[in-house]
Amino acid sequence: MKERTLENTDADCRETLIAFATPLFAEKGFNGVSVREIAGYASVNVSMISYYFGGKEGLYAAVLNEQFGVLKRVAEIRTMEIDPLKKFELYVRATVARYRRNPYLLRFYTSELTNPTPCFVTIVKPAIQGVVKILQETFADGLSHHQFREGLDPTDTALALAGMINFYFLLEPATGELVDHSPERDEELIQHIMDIFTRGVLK
Amino acid sequence: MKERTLENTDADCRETLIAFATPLFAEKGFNGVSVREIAGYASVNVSMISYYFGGKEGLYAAVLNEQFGVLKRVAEIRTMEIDPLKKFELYVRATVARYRRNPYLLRFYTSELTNPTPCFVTIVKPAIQGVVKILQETFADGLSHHQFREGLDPTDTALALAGMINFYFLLEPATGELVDHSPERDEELIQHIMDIFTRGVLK
DNA sequence: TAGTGTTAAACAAACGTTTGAACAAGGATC
DNA sequence: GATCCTTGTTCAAACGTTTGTTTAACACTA
Repeated sequence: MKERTLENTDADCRETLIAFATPLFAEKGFNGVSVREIAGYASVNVSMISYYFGGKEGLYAAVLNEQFGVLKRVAEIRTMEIDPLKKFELYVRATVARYRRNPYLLRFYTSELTNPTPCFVTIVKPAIQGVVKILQETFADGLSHHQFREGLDPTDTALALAGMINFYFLLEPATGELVDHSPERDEELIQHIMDIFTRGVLK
Repeated sequence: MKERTLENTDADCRETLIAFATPLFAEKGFNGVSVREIAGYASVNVSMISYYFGGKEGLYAAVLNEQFGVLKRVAEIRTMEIDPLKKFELYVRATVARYRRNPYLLRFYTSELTNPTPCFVTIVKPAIQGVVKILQETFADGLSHHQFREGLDPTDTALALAGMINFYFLLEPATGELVDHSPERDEELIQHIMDIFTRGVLK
């Protein structure tokens, strides 16, 4: 039996594998990494992957589950009793914070969108649809209160807002030298996007 | 020597390989497809890939070169003598048309952004930077003519517009049931995005 | 004959997974 | 307290496939 100190100093094999597999899967994609590479970085025997996760796909699924778990918190916006516009701002702020806190999430996000694995249907797609539905709903709410201009489609508008903020982070590898992507500028970016969006949709 | 009819009915090995490799690379990623799979679909011997392209990477580079070649035409907007806002609309329309005409471009686009191959630096990054620069420049032009509100950062605004239109297509695999992505709705989408953007940036 | 295109077969290397032995710890039995 | 057995964990080694690439022979044209 493995001992478990209070500080959790013992290298818990399961969690070590997830920790080392995450950046590797994120940067090279599922097929770009070998189980030996992961095990090597984690200083763990290769067979541990099959032992704990039933195989490479199982480890990948575990990584993705951990990554997309944070997206469920977007649902908290739904129940809040605040202005729809404030909800959108909250979403934008939460998105920025999410990407800063977890630099690999967006990679899994887009990697699964473009080259889906079996995990796409079970993990990624439901997570994305959840977010889109909330944004749609929020805009429809504002529309019914005559807060936004009529004629605007809730879906198009929701995707437009999500696109502005997500695309900024997605393009970072290509525009790193052209654009200042430092976290210090995040606040400016958020206000910028909310500024354009607000003027764009308000009555 | 291979014979070459006027109708080009003979299966030109080089172009056949590119034609069959394109959807495969796009849907599964560089590491998700094997050379045997490509050769099988193309009904061509495996060794032809090394013979014509020097290897798998060479074939992939040829595919990417063909795909990203169309992005160079964005530069045509630069020289036009029209309103900056009209230039933005032209960019949005051209982008939609580009994705409709070539359903694989966006996949290579984002696949290279998230899991870059050696082609990213040589092909993808320059192409993306070229587009971003033109959008930046266009907005700065409008700013200097006091057409747009002051205080708006040209880069953030350019990326915001690009994000709105690109993200819509990127999310299609996940929101297919939630959103109508049919080409018939393209015109509505374009006007929608331009509507939000125009009101968002205009003085 | 020389040169180009195409083929099936073979190449070493890497792939994900499985194996069986070894090990350490906890509880039960004497 | 010493012994045994069970259970969970780890290991090096080997498994059979598949990987990308190369080879040598062949067909055809100029």
